[in-house]
Amino acid sequence: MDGTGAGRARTKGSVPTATISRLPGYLRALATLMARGVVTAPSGVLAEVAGVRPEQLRKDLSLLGAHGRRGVGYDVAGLRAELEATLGLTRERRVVIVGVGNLGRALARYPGFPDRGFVVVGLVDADPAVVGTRAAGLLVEPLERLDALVRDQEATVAVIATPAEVAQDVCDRLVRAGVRGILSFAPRPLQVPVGVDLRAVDLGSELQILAFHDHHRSGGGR
Amino acid sequence: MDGTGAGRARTKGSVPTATISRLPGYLRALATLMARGVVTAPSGVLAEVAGVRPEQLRKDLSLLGAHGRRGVGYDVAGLRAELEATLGLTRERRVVIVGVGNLGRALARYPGFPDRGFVVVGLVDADPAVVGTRAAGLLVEPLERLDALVRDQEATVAVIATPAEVAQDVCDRLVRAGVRGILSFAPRPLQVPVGVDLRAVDLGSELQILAFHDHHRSGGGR
DNA sequence: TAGATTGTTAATCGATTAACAATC
DNA sequence: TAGATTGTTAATCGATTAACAATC
Repeated sequence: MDGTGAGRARTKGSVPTATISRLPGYLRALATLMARGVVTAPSGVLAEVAGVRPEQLRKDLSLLGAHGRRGVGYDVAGLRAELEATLGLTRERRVVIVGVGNLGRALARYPGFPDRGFVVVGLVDADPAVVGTRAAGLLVEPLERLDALVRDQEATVAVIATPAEVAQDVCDRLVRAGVRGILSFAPRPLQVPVGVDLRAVDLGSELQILAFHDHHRSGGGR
Repeated sequence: MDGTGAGRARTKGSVPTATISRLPGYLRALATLMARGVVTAPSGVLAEVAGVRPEQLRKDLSLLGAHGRRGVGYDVAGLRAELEATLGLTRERRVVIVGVGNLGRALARYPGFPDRGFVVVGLVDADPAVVGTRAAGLLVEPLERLDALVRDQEATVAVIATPAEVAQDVCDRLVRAGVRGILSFAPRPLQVPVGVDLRAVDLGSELQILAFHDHHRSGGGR
């Protein structure tokens, strides 16, 4: 019951964030199944490969408006194309990486990015010793060039791999340059305006959380 | 009301995972405040620096059994020590990294690890061309040495930075060797037995989630 | 048709936010 | 004491799980 609709249950804009965060996993599972030559799969099989429960997968897909066939399952290739369209992966995304230290350099070469439709089009660093060097086939440019680079290369996504101290400043610049999504590895909370999407990965925190569970000897039984 | 207790509200074991995942952020905020010479801070200030709401911070701390002073706030140094004890950071944690490609190498050198009490004590790779090379002052050892390395070095935590295909096998070996926490960067869901803690970071998925929001033009207003 | 599996509604669970009495 | 701020309870919200009628 959504009152608004004339009939075409669109769902757009109302997809829960938890659902969205599982879509890349579903996509990967579908790719795996396709590679195995599987044409049709019931929710149980798909969920197993994706590492979730069948009910959750069905619920997520129904929230998206994707459909399977009762008594049969889901069309693997069809669903994959549908999810790719939902995630906007039909268009190539252009990425700028700011901070070309060990981590930034590793990310520039990370094969998982091109594999999933992301092209690194620019590298930026504040250190004069790093500027002018090459990484992953790209010339590292100075911080002053950030704005021009984002615009010229039409980058819509950026990765922040700088020290924490400068991360907010870099973030502000990226937003001003028109970037719409930011993935930050800086161990510090960042502020972005509404309309810009920020995701943060804090590697040190991840280890500390593991330490907590270790420390408290989780689980008694097997 | 927990029925069990005689009086000493211990809370141990019943801390929500959402709360635990925020503790490293609180710890960072406290370190920042201490560096600024702040001795006492109310929840509003602490929460602001940590990037959360004051009510949530107070709730989290109360679930942990940490206490502030009404009308005054929290003792920065004291709370920090308390959280470090809760997270088990009083003891140094020893980490093995499996997979010494670009990402593994970057993680081996990542300053955020030693900064937070983690020491990388071993590097392992399956590629004969990589074995025997040095990274971050450590010799890369072959996969066969994994078990002995974990035991000899008393590593309790491991990082998986291998290709997806071998990740589950590496994971199984790590578990057998006695590792209690695993941080995986492999783009594939992994299975671990109860009692072992697994956290997974999938860099490609993070970008795809950003792409979704970009694609669907989030937020209308400012 | 009979069997299988979806799509959806309802029930449960967990986490966040709000409100305020306790108390420093 | 008066003012400020905690600690906790209650209300809300969102997400997961269960159950099952619809239907291929």
